[in-house]
Amino acid sequence: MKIGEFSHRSGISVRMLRYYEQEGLLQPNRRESGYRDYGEAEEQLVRRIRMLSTAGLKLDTIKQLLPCVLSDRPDFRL
DNA sequence: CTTCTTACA
DNA sequence: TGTAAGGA
Repeated sequence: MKIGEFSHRSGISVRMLRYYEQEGLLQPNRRESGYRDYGEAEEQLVRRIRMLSTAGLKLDTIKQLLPCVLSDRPDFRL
């Protein structure tokens, strides 16, 4: 789906969606048109990013601990 | 009209 | 984070 619909369903502004990508938190595929293409992967990932963000964590911090929160089951094998 | 990027408030 | 500009 395009960024507009994804923004609506995720509740995150288009601005922030592009910013998240800029920060390396999201890597949506690009279409030949150059448009970002969002799917299931981004769907779940954004939910976790949103939770951590709501928890008061800075984007920078979220970026760092994303690897241990990527799975649906917390991965504490650090 | 929607999206893209860069840049400014 | 929002909005403006210029182009596709």
